[in-house]
Amino acid sequence: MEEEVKSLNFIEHIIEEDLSQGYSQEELRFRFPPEPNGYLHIGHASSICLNFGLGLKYNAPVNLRFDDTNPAKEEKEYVEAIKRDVEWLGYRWDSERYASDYFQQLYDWAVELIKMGKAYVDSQTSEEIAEQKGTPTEPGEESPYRSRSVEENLRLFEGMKNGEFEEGAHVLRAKIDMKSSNMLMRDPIMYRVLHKAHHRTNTDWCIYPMYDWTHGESDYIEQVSHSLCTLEFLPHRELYDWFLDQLVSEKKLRPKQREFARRNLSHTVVSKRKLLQLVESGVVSGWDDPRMPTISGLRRRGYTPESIRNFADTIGIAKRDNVVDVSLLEFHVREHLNKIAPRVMGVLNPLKVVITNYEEGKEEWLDAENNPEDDSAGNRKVPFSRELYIEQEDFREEANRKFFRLKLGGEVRLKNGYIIKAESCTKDEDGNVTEVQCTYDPKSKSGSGTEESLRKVKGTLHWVSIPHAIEAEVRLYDRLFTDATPDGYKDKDFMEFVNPASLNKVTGYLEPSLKNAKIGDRFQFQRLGYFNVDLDSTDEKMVFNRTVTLRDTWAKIEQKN
RNA sequence: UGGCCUAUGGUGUAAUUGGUAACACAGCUGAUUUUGGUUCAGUCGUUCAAGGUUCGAGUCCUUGUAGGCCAACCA
Repeated sequence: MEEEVKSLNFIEHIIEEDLSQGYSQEELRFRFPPEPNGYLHIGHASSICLNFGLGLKYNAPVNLRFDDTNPAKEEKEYVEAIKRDVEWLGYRWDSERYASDYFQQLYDWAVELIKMGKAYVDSQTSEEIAEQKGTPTEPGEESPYRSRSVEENLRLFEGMKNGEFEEGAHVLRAKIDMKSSNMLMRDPIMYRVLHKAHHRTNTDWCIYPMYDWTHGESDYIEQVSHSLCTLEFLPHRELYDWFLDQLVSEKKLRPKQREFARRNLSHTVVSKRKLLQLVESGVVSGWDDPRMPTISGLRRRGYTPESIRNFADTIGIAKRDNVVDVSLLEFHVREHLNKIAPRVMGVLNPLKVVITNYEEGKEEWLDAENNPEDDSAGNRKVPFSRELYIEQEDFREEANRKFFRLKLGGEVRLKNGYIIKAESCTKDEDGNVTEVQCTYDPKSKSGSGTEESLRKVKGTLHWVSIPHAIEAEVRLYDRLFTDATPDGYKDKDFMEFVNPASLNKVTGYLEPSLKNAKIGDRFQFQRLGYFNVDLDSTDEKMVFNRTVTLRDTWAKIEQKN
């Protein structure tokens, strides 16, 4: 066996470097740290695959840590949704942690910082503080409260904790450098007063630590070796390190933050605000609408965890801006579904075909292969009768020889069935074909081994027997946005690019074997695409989603003309 | 007017750390095919620019250009 040499991404290079410079493999530990204020999306999937993938590669534990320091935005519902999504992707965390587990420790450390003269209580308004902060090009000025005594700071900070003050009355700030070229180092806020119940600590606390004061210290508590985040946190690294400098013990591992560029997917948006806007404006039906780039949306759409993991693996991780084309994601679902999805037949745009020389009232149950890609998939029976549906696009009265499908006087193979010939057709007053009359060759039955059955005809069509067909709602999805980068324009709102035709509900006529399909089951409707049973499906009315179409070279040929 | 990050085919990512620019997708040809699917074979096309160091530069240096990030009591 030839070993495939897998190249390393820059994060793995860093880890390999650390390993060769004295880190032991046992010290490696990672974490995935979502804030439970929304649903996970395809961008998070990349981060999840990165962190958990590293865990698998180095046999290192990975924590799932909820960054729950802002009770105004966070809810238990999101915690549950996030856990479900990470599990669905196929990963197991070593331990489930919450930044809120560390509130007491963080408070104690903050007191230490005050005692060291490295933190102070500021009693200005947020406007005043913002004013003094300066701009990226101008230095800030120091707060008049910056030189409060340790005793007063201690007393005020305790008062904050004990609920003696209104929101906004005081904040705790780190005393660093108001002239730093890094805005984050200009005496960043560590704590604010928030009289809000937290989804886990309830009303135990009325002061809450800020992200910067929480994240690195949480990494330190959990002894995370490599704390990976997106590039916009790069300026935070200096502060991350400064906070760690104040309390790291030499005997313990010191976490390091490293940053990678978030992955952008074309034809969609991923910011929580924009996703929420799509939900609230009714453009989509909810966070798990199959058109949404959320993990729950992709799951409902019929994507497999494997396909998402392979996608994440293929696009890799780097530091430059990027927009990954959705077609790559689609490639990965097709690749996986091609291997696992049973083939069935269903007609979405029906045109009636009558086999005039087929006995009325007769039915035959034909053998059909479940999956040519999987020898163990076996066979099933599909009913054949005198009256069938084929797709409207599969018949033309006349066409050139590039058109392999049914035309008057022409022959075509009905998949798993007989070779038929179109003899005539009837039309309505508008000239639309409403029925095609065909004859069949009784000796051409698929698999019968006769000379006639072995005849080569250019086209093969899927079909369904009208009296046996089951009706179902089929939801056909297109891209949610008509532009590759809907939120990439300064002068245009992303909502302007919403694709008005992103959802098309049709009635499908499906082979009867589908009657037993369960919610979530995935199929290939032959020649049409991959579909799964939607959770709106009931015993009375089945509902299918089209996950993705098949590759369609015919459509490309058509487009050129 | 500041600081920091990034620049490799249409897209995404590599390049044994200075030694033949490659992989996947997309595109295009063709073969196979009872799915215009799959599979197979082939093909197209790349180091932001200008200097410099070097036997040799995608990689190092300088300058420039372009894009991004940084002024929430958000994360």
